[in-house]
Amino acid sequence: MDGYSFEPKIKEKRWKIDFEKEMIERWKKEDWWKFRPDEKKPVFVIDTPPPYPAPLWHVAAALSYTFQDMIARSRRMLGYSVLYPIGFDGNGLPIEFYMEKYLGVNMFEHDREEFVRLCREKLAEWKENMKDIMQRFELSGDYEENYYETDSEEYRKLTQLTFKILWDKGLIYEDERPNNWCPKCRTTIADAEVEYKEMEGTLYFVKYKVKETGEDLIVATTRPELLAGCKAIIVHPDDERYKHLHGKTAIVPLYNREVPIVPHPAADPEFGTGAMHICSFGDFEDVRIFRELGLEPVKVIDIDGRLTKAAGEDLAGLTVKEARKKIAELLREKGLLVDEKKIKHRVPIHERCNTPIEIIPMKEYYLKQVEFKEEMKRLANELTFIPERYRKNLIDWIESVSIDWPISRRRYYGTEVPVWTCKKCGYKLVKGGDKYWQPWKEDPGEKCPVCGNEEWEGDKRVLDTWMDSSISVLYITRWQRDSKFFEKVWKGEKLRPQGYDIIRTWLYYTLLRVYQLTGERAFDYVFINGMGLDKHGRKMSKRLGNVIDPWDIVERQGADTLRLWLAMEATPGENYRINEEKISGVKKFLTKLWNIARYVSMYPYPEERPTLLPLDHWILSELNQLINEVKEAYRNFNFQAASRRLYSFTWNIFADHYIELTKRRARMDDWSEEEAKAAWWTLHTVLKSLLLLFAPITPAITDRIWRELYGEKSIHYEVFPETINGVEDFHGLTEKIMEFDSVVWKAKKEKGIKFYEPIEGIEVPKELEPFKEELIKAHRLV
RNA sequence: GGGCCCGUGGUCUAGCCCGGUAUGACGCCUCCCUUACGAGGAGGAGGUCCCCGGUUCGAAUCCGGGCGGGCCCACCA
Repeated sequence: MDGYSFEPKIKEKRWKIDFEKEMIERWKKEDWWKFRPDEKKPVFVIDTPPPYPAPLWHVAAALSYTFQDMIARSRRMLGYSVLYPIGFDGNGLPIEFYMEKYLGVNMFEHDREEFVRLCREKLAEWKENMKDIMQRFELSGDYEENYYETDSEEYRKLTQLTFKILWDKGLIYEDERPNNWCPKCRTTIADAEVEYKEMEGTLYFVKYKVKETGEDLIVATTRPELLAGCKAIIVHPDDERYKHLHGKTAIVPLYNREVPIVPHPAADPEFGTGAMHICSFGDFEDVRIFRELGLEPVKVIDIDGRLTKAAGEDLAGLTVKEARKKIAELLREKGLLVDEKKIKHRVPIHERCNTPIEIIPMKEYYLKQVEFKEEMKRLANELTFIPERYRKNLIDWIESVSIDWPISRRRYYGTEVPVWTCKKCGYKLVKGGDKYWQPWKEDPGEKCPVCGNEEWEGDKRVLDTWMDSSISVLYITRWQRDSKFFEKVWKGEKLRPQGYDIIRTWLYYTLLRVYQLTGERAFDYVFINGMGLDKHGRKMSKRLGNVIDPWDIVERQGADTLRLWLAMEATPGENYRINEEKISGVKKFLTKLWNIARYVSMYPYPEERPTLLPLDHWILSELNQLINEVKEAYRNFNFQAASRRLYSFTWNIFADHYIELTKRRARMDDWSEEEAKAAWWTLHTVLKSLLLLFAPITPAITDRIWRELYGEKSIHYEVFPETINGVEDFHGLTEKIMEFDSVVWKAKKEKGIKFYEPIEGIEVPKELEPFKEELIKAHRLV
């Protein structure tokens, strides 16, 4: 063997999870993941969802972020400069809820300054922990120069600037109108934050009297506690039962108020008794009819979800639930409750806290959105959705928008509404852009431009958190902050990865806001990931006890394994089940890849390309095919196709056939050194390409092998390989070769001959003529 | 009430747009301790392609209806 020892350069017999951790530490010191705009390269922007900090990150969330990472890595290797910032969204209710529970206080009874400070401290702690998990999952985002927090001064300053710009454009206005109100959070919320939940309820049949005729009129309602707010009774115009009552007067039980009986198509003759009372406010139908009939609403429920004095002494101060029980008793005592039926109905709840919402008129700021519906639909149609079917989801939501977006919230931990009202003349002073303003504790430091007064009432409210997060793409591209950077980056391709659950909020609001601020479409692509479920297809929840700790699973399985499993298993937009048995199965592949590299590492990599033999041409033509297909799959964000194709090529073609067939040649058994070199060169060329193609999916193992064999620097500085030139195309013969190998191996097995021993009586088929010599020597056919 | 998506061996999945009785993986069974890998190799069993009907020489694939699962929208008081 003339001076060749064939000792594997890779010593370890298998891939270890510890190697992964070493690699992560090395990456932290490098800069391949940094955004370095380069004139020659196209820019690709990934507007990653800034996660809400939490003590323990949900494993399914961590996995959906690895999809984004695969996008970032594959785009880099396709030759883009990729802006992939890591951010956190700390604004909003969850931290406030947490802090209330932690301190055992009601937020509104606590010092605002201190409360906000405590929230900020706790969030900072969680953010650090989450950054660690992100890095452990090998997310190659920018944790430094382009890192951001939506609750930072810098970010909130930008949010306030957008408020000012839109205010000046006349797109934001203040108005008092009935709105969704969460009594628990004591704030107005938008339609997008309302969910409907099927709940058991009671349908009460309440007896009204008709003033003119003295007859009873029975009305069915699920909300008897709103009786004090009843201002009309409607019946369907064609309902024969009630035609004689049109224009007559009903008397509200208990309250003895007179209300008109009006024919109106909104009443469904099939439901209850066909007569429906209109109260302020049971639902938005009530609101509409109040407006239509010019009725004056009564405020029956206050901001804490308790009944007001208007409801009478017996009910005032009670919660809605208590009041409902109480009024039912009162009605029952007086014989005014004719019947009660259990029904299932859909109740609107606040998605953040599951509290049934009330409809209460409050003065709030609104952002115009109704008049943008057509434009929004146009933008929705211009986007590329992955997968396509979610476009409809967005369009459905846009079509359902019927009122403007209430954007002010009566909470503490959020971006302050940057408005002061002149105490003398009522002028609204709006600031923004110069600094981060906190009107609840700060003076604007200027005189009223209208009346010259210096006394201001600072607004105490904050903005809906979606007002912040809907400009993330503008923030990361440094709009209004660094025009040179913005110009360069904004014209690049932009992608929004996210879950389908926030299409109507984050995606919709972003399109709306970016359009209002810049006149442009926020993105080119929307990539929708599915949700991770447990192995039985159920959502993970504390209640079911099926929550997987991300640290736990990543330490047990390794991030590369999880990533490869995810790529192979999960279809974009479809939910997937996290099944550890399957994950362990995928783990074997990494061992296989490692050992292929270990085997190849026994041979030197000739610098010059030697004269290749037919089997070398064959595997290289298969490789060329693979390179084209995998790059195309990456271009289409199809990680499933990319990973599966790579997996099967590596294992079923390269390892099982090419390597087996060239083992004797590589060791120069029956072959010359020149011919061996051809095999060495081919082995390395294929391995090198495989490492590059696998790098976005399994970044650690590929980088480790790469550095041991091919370079000082990380594989992640590289781009995907080009196809190999000067290769005779034999890829059509792959099936034949594999079949022939099987025949030989089977025959040897049947005769009890070892694979490396000679066998008699097998002919190489005609189609495989080009490979005849190699096949004969490889299988030792005599 | 309206709309959308999904339903392929134990589990997951390709194919469906452009019809010819099914792809791959995990798991399972049998055999083989062969010089990169026993976390290996060779071979094998296992499927009414949710159901019913239609179109067709022929349907997982096209059409109609149903069942099951998921999602979105809508005021059922």
